[in-house]
Amino acid sequence: MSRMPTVKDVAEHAGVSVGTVSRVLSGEAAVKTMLREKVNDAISALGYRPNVTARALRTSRTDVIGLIVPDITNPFFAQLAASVERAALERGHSLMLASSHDDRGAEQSHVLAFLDRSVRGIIVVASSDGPGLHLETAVPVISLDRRFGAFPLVSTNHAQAAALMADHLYELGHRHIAYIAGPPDTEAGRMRKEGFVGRIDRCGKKGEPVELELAYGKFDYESGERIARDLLSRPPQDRPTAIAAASDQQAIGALRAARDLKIDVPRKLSVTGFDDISLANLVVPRLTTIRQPADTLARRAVALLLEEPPGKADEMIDGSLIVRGSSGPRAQPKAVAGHKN
Amino acid sequence: MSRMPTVKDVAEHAGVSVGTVSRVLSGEAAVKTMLREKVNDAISALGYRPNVTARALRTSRTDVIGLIVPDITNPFFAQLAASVERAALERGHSLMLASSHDDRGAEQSHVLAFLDRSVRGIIVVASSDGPGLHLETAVPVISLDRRFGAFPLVSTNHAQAAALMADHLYELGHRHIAYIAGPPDTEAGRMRKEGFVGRIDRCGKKGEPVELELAYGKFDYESGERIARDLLSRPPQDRPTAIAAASDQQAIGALRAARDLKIDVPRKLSVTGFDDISLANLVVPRLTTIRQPADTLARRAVALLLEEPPGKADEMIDGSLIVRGSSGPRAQPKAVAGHKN
DNA sequence: CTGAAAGCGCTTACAG
DNA sequence: CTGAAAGCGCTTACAG
Repeated sequence: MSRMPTVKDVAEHAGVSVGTVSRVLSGEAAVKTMLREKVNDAISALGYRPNVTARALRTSRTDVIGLIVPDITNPFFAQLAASVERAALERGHSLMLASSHDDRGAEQSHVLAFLDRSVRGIIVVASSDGPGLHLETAVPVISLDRRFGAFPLVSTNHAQAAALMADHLYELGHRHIAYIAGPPDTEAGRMRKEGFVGRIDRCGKKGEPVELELAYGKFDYESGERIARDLLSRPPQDRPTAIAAASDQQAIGALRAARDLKIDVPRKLSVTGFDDISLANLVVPRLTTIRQPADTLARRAVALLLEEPPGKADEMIDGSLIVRGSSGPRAQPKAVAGHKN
Repeated sequence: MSRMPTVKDVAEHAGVSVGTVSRVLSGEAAVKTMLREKVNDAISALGYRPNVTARALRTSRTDVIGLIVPDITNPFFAQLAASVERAALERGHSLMLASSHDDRGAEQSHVLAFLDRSVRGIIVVASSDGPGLHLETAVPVISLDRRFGAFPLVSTNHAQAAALMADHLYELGHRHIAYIAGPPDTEAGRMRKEGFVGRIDRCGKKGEPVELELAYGKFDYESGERIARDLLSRPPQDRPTAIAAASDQQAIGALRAARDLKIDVPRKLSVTGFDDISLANLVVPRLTTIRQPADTLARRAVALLLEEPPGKADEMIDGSLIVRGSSGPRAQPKAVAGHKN
């Protein structure tokens, strides 16, 4: 026959009812060995593949996981998407991808579109936080990396990870540090900043005082470059000796600004990032950063989604410090102007 | 009611039959204005959204486009994926994404999985070419960027674009050039190489002779870095004065090798890429490269897929030369050893 | 343990 | 132009 074989064809070929075929397919219900074998033989003889659409209509459930990211061309989100796809595949699910372009409206309409398709669950890396839609839905939703609405969040422990970097810089002797923060309307931006600032404050109180400057930008290259350029355009004695950025992209932008201004990294200036995108290991000098465990994050997000009932509690996963060439000891001691926050 | 409203609910609310509701929904068939309005009122009153799964089962057609890329963390593929998603969205379709990890088996099983889901069409950026499965399928398949099986290909005119770069380098006075090619088992790798080599040969015959060296690698950073390091480890007079790479990633790797070896780009060495990923404009120095028109490629691929009947002919779209800081005039004339291919 | 049958929510010939 | 009805390919109570 030229059309695709159906359960009915399999049933006829095996001499059983379609119900039995379905039960064999599901693997759940008990079917006598002999019938089971007949059915399996028929399945391979006919090259039968279940029609997932029919199954979905009947059960209102699919094996598709919807993923919404702000921008797939952002290397960290691309990595996250790759990890989510792998994690989904491992558990027999496929991935439907949508980009919100940092637009709340697009985000919401993608959620609705996924719901229309009876996806098994939705993972969203939110564009920015805020009221967040309070859709109560039969379909589980998990926030990944950046909180979406009120849904449970799987993320790196941004504060803990950022504190690691603060310690690193303090230990290297830096006492005038600039922190390039991410957008304050993102939880990740806020947590990283608080983790970093909090730890520097603590270091400053227990040890030598630290002058800390704060600037806010987006998570992108341009923000990092622009802010670093401002910071570094001052006379050398007024410049920070270290710039810690809230993302690798910002840090790479900062690296470029330093390069343009002929400021030697790491001898005159340390620059650090956050994420450990693959590029971090390829820029010159290689970037000291915080590694976000993308695979683990993705796997946990998928696991929470698929649990019965779906996970409800946030999960924080520790990040780790990766020391490379862009951070080093402060060149020479300088007078410290005092502690500013 | 708490369950989702169906056509039946809409029909009752509007006092018509479900067939009429369906006809209004499809917009195709002629329905008298009065009934149409009643139906539309009922739709908004109930907040009705069509069940796409039921529709798919009935018509064995969905509005999902399947996209398979070798690796979503490759910046060029990420850009392509973003463009495909946008193009799909513009035409009312969603995107299902899968990564093949450059594995033919995975690629094939993703195709099958998409087919199982009755996708509207499949776009594949092939892992590498070869026999290619000859599935005849009701579902249209289009190759994007790299040919998949025997399916129509939408791609940059790799040869034309690479020739642009050959001209650029020749005009800058380079007479000893190394070309880092992509994998010869990819059409893109071969076409770019042939376009470049062919044009250099032509320049060499019509003008001054050019010594051209060829090396093959993958399209990734590591290949570029490794090959460039080999090339540049020779005594200065034996080194090429320009390295043209088959991808931006390779070129960025080459940039790093040059930096490590303290070879000034572009004063002592020109380095060029291919793709114009966003990173190309952020490395130091900014990369001279070929821009692949990702948006246009994506839009054409989606258009071919959605045509009735689906497009059957390959489409080549011209790339363009983007001159930035990594290429410059050859520093000083040197003896030319002759022309080698 | 197995079969017969209902039904998921649509679309679309078929009549009228 | 509109309605009644069949049917897409499954799954799952319901009987037995």
